[in-house]
Amino acid sequence: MAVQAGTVERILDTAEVLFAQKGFAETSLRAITSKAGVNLAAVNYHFGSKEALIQAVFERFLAPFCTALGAELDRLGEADDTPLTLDQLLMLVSGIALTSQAQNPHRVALFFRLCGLAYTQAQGHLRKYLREHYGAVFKRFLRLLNAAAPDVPPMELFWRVHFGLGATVFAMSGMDSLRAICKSDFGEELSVADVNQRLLPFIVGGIRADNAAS
Amino acid sequence: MAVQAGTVERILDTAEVLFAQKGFAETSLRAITSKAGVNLAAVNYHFGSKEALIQAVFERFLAPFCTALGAELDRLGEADDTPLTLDQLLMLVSGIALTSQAQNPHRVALFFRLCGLAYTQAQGHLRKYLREHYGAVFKRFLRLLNAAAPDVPPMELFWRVHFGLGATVFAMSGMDSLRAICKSDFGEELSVADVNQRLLPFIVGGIRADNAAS
DNA sequence: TGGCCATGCAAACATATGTTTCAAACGTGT
DNA sequence: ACACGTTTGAAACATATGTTTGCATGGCCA
Repeated sequence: MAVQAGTVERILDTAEVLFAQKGFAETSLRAITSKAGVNLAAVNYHFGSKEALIQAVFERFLAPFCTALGAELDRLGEADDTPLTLDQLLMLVSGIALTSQAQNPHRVALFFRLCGLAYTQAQGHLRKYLREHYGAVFKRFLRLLNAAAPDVPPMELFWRVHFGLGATVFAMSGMDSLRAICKSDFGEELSVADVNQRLLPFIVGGIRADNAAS
Repeated sequence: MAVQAGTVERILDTAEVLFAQKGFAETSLRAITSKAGVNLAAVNYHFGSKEALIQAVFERFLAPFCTALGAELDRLGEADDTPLTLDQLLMLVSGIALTSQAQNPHRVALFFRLCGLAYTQAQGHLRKYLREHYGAVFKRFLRLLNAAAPDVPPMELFWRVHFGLGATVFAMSGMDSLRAICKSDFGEELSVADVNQRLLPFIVGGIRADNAAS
């Protein structure tokens, strides 16, 4: 958070933190504006409504991420001689998620936390918005995943990807408390990167699993 | 939902559905009472507050589940000749979750959905309540898991169990929207049981994964 | 029957929240 | 310096929500 930024940026900076901490409905505009040091009316003036604010928070995360991902997919699409492995694909998005928020790597955790909220909280408008704006890139990525795991049927893969997303979201949400428990139970203090390193094999193993289900 | 039940039951029946659908903060007491066909003041009269209502909803789910799980663990503790496999253990809780709500199997989805909300929504009082009342049973189950997956180092297992929990919670939380997407993208309408059948292999595969990642 | 207590009901209350209003302050180009 | 569009500020507004109150109702036991 820059010391002196424009009103819009200050609102967005504060809103994304509070939303991630408490959820959308639980975070009042007054909480945002007072913590951001701006006037209450500013958010309605600049964004129009609270719903629009929520969407703007997501757009600031997703726009750079998706353009970066799209560019990378383009690059890979041209040189389609060797399809990437699952590990490579997942590390790709992980890396892009990091680099697309280069200013502050910690925001990646917020990013995933907000993604989780987008699913779990009602917010029908949000899901519609996300689907309309960023559904294409996701589908494109899914197709690559499909090529990387040809043994897994497409629909099976669809679910497993979301299971993996859930594991990620949950890990990011409970990161702090989980790391504290880990330290008190095992005496090891893991970094966020350490947790991510453990997350990837889990997801890969889950996606790769023999599908005994019919 | 029984046609004619006492006021308390009607409130609980309606509240658990609405909470699972929209979240805690997003569900007003008026929405609950009007849909339940009871007076607004009834919830404060019978439960004391909205917070107490939320806890009562959880207790009605968790009390039978945890006593059943505890009894089963007791039974297994006596005959400890052959430790259960991972699949067996996970299916055990899955089965107990089902049978402990024998009256209506659909409630299991609600159960997990609510658990997800307990994590994602703020509700500090809820987490404290759950930890105090049902933390012991969970730890007991964790020890059994450790015996079932001796290849996986304890700390690795600790994280993977929580990754799996995250996948579960997330799947249940986003169940409806995910199933809708699945239907529109693949033309197949999955039941909740279908999703669970897909979830288990994913978790087992994730927990079992080779931790070769460097 | 008559008192009694748990329950049900409608209304009021206090508060929090999203939104709107309108005037003041600010910046910019002439 | 002046005028004009943009942004900020404090207050008001309308509404929704959790909670409380006071009284009516109904069953149960002496």
